[in-house]
Amino acid sequence: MSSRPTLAAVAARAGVSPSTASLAFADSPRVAPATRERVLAAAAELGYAGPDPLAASLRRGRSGVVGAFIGERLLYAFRDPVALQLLDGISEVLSAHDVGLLLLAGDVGRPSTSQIARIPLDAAIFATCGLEDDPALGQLRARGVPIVAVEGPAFEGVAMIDIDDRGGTRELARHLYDLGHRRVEVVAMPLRLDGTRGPVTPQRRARAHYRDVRHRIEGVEDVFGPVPIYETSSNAVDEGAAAARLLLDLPAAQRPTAIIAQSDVLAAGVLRAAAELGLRVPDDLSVGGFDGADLHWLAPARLTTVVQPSEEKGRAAARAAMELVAGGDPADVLLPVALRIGTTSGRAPSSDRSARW
Amino acid sequence: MSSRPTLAAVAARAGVSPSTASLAFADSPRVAPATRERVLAAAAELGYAGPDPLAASLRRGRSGVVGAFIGERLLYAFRDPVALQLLDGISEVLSAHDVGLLLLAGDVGRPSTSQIARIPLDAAIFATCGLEDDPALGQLRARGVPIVAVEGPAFEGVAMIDIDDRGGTRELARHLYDLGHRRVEVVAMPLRLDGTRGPVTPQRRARAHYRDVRHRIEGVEDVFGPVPIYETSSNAVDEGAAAARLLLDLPAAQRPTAIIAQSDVLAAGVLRAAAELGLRVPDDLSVGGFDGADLHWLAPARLTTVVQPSEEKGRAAARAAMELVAGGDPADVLLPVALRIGTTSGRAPSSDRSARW
DNA sequence: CGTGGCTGTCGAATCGATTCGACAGTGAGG
DNA sequence: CCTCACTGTCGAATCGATTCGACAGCCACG
Repeated sequence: MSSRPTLAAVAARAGVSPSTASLAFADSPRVAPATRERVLAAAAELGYAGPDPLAASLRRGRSGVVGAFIGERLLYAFRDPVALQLLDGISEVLSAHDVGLLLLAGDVGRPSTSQIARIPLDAAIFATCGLEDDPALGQLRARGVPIVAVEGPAFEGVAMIDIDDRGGTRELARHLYDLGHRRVEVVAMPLRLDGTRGPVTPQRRARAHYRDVRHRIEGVEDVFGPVPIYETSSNAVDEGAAAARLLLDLPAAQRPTAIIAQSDVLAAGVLRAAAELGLRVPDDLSVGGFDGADLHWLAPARLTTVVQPSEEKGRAAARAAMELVAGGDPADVLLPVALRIGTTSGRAPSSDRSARW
Repeated sequence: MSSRPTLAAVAARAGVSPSTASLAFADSPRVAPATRERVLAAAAELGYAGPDPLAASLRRGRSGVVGAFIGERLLYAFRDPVALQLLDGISEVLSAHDVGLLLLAGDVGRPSTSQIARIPLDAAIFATCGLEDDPALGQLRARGVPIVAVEGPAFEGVAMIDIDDRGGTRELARHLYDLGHRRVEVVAMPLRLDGTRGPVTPQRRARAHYRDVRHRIEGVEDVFGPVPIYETSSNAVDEGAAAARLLLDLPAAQRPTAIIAQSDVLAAGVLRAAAELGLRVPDDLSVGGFDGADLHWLAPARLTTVVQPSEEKGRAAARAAMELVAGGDPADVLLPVALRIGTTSGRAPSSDRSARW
């Protein structure tokens, strides 16, 4: 009664060897049906619930757990609908493999390295955080844990899942250009997680941590050349609104006629600020986003945005992880994006056609 | 070069026994500083990243992983800000213990039992799902995995974390009663996860799966007696709006003067539907919620709601889990809630004072 | 100089399974 | 009747650490 029964106890009771009992639980075809029954019956009598996952894991060399690095506190990270979809995609694939999804949330000043040392991981997915200077990266590599990077930087031996951030933004920028916009401004997601917000200097930009952020800037520049960039300190609606209030509270002639937000969440903030300032969208201001998130509370407006397959991105990441665990060498993935034109983009105000900064 | 070095290899290289090497990595005071250095140096030379978590787990009998049962797909579950805060609280405490948080998301028709059998869990927290008929419950108990239930039903040997759902709703109901409301209606969260929506019959109610839902109904009845209840199929804004459209699209004399939504998310939907129908809040309709979530996009309205300490609930659950893992017997927790009066509740329309259904 | 008490290191048992190769038994085919 | 090919069961090695009690050596004190 003290401790749980072991496989050996069950085997003894069923009158077979432990190896046979193990085979029985593994549903191996090499064990006779009658024997299996006997083992299962013995297990039932003893209240044995199946092989201990820990022991099995040790023997197999796999824990059945894949870690997803979130980088921020869950609370903030999941305000971003894209992060959620990503995780949902990951979860879907892992579940199908009976593999668990472990969340590794960053906490301020608390690198997750001590957790990594203690928690058995079969693979790690850098889901929503850059990894260039993450100490966890070194730890994991030293441990031989396979790594998948979602929109992370290329590293040797790290599987990459990417989307066409640059091409997508370029398409969006082109769309706005064709509508006559010449004074555009970018509201960017954080370049690093250090609480900074404000206009982005070249120095700052050179130290950008996140790959997607950089690429989404480059896409705009492909069309417009250098444009002012305003960095937010967090990918949140309020941040987008705060940024836009600064950028838009100017005489019409100095105001941008279009704002390209690097995410739908930021774009939502921009729309809110515009409304507060009495600007009509898209008559006075066009707004573009990125993600294709379903922001129900924007209705009836439909955001012009670049749709990315967030869930598929998650699925691809999880598939790559499973392949790595199995010893394979998954190819890098580049997923396509598509411009979706909504009701928040329109012709530039006529007085502004072809005017530049 | 083929496989990772083991502790034994490091010990050999350092010229000590494996036991001493183990002590060195555990930072035991019983090992001489010089020896520790030697071991660490040997480890560095061999590229040994520390003891294998799996082997350590087996020996210790703990995996360092706690599972949180989510019940729904992540995508839907985390649309609920309360679920997020709860998880954030859990994550915070677990991190502090270097314990990992594993997400067990339910998928339609896919009980997570097969995952449970394969993944080593030190404890399980039923975070956002009832557990009465959950097959996972039996599995876990058979395995001897300690269980914490957040607002779940009382079970022997299961630690309970609860909030005063009934008392809180009662206070809210009292507030509305005092404002003269007599025709109130409840928009309820799902009683079970089976996609049902519509008026709640006594039969349906008797089969309610979720404890908090039941208690939040009882709180209203404590003040108003039996009231009509409309069940939604999911705790989402759209669902709240859909329900409210049905309840409110009536002549003023038949319409409820107040709607008590069982969550802030549902309440947000109710507000939206009211706006669509041209009803002024709180002049024509008062709306109350539950949770105290920050729904920024409701601004400038401030929802009258019952504030619950969601993060603390998560922290308490995680603390209970850690205590159970350590062999303790944590006391059940009942957290207080508080009515927060906002701008969505006001006096009942005068013609309706004291009129009843 | 003998002995008691510390400090630091080591042996060996243990955690609970998986799995490979060996082997016994059985039925069929020559 | 002998042998070959299966089928099903078993032994034993292994996965990689942790931990308790034993023990050796050293210093200090009597």
